[in-house]
Amino acid sequence: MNSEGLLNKSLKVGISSCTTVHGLAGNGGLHAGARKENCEFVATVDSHKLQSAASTGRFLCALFLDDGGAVKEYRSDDSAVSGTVLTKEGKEKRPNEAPREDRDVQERRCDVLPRDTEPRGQPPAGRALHPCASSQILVPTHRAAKGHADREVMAAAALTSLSATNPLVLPQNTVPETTSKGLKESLSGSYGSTTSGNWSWDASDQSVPSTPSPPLWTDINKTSLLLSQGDDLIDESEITHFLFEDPIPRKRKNSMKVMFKCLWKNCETVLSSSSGIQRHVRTFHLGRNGDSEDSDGEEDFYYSEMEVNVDTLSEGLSCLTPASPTAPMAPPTFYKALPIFSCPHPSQRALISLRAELGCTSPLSQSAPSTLCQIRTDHTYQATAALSIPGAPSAFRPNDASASLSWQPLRTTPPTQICNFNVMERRLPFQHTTFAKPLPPAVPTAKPSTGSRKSRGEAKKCRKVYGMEKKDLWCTACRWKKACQRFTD
DNA sequence: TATGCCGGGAA
DNA sequence: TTCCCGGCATA
Repeated sequence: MNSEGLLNKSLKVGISSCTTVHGLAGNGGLHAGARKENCEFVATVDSHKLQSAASTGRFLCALFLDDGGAVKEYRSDDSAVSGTVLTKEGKEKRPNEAPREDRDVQERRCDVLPRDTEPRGQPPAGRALHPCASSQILVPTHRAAKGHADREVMAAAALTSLSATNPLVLPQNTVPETTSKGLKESLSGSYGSTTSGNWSWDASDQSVPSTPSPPLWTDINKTSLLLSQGDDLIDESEITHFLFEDPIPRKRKNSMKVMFKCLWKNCETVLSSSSGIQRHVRTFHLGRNGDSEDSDGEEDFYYSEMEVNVDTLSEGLSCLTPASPTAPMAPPTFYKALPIFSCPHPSQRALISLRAELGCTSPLSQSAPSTLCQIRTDHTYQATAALSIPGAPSAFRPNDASASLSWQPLRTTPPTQICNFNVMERRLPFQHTTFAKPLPPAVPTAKPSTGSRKSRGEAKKCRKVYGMEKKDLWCTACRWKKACQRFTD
């Protein structure tokens, strides 16, 4: 049956979830119909909201129609048929139904999220990737009437087809082997097994779209579960935006990315996720287990959040790349290593160290001349006289309220080439987010301009000095609406 | 609202 | 390369 046709209808879908369903309130696209012990609910999914629902719900299991026509439930950790099997009559069979006590234990286990500290390949035998995934979906017999069973099959097919349309975000190991062959083929090859710490794709793989789709399935599962733990693992504003379909805050092209810098002495590690930096602090500095179950929040004091201008940073990185003058400029590996800029992957804990990328301890501490910090614009209209600042920071000081500086790397680059590294840093109080409201502004303190645009200087410009009447007296830059080169700051 | 100026297009 | 301007950010 055509899946798109299915999507145009309002489907009643049986979805299992092992924990409280987040994001349902206010979502509008997913209406809980029945729910029992946080373990299952029946939802009505509007097709156009299905993706939104997928972003909030826990699609820990899906229903598939096997060869024999029976509906089977698969979980992300399901090898094949360990889940509930529904008969055509709507009754459920539990091949290995555990006693009620055991189920309670398993449900309680759902509160503990499995950390993906292990490689994301095939899980070891006997160990599921998601132990909290429901293996005992409770399907009330009264709703599984004969007529409804087919509709559930349709719903399951719709969900399956949706997942198939996002091959990038569906790891292989979440697909049961008995899933339809086409689905399997669509998934294979486009998502190789990766480790938890490195999220990247093969650039030669043509099947990977250049603009990754929003995360679904297990990514969303992880996201929701992580949030339910109150673990500040991801950019919550992104989640809020993603869940409520807020318009993306309009920014200029030079977008900022929040990075997390370890404040431990002599540690210059900069990671892209708070969870990563927390784990880094725990593991390397506090000497604790990398998992956060035993965390008391102490690691929050050892890292800070900072905003990194992605564009200018990438330029800086590309400048720092030891490329030969004849060789073509290599594309900035920053994007390759940090796909978060285009597709946030919250649970990946992208432990990307800029230090590793640069092959040095710190891009600023070693690349920036210690006594000459040139602050100047790269605009050709502006005066190019370098301004030498005595006492310029010899190393990146993360506790500075803000730092907007440029440096000229000591390498054989044309003198006009400026590596502009714009870093603004702010310390956020630890926040927990509810889905009811969008995030308030992170810090009401004076936030530096979020781009490479300079803040307005004190000096009067040609317009002010001469006025509109004497525009011919303006400098050419002012006449051209460029940065004034006569009255520089 | 005025100003500064970035980014981009046209010549 | 020069010139111009739309549009955004900021005061």
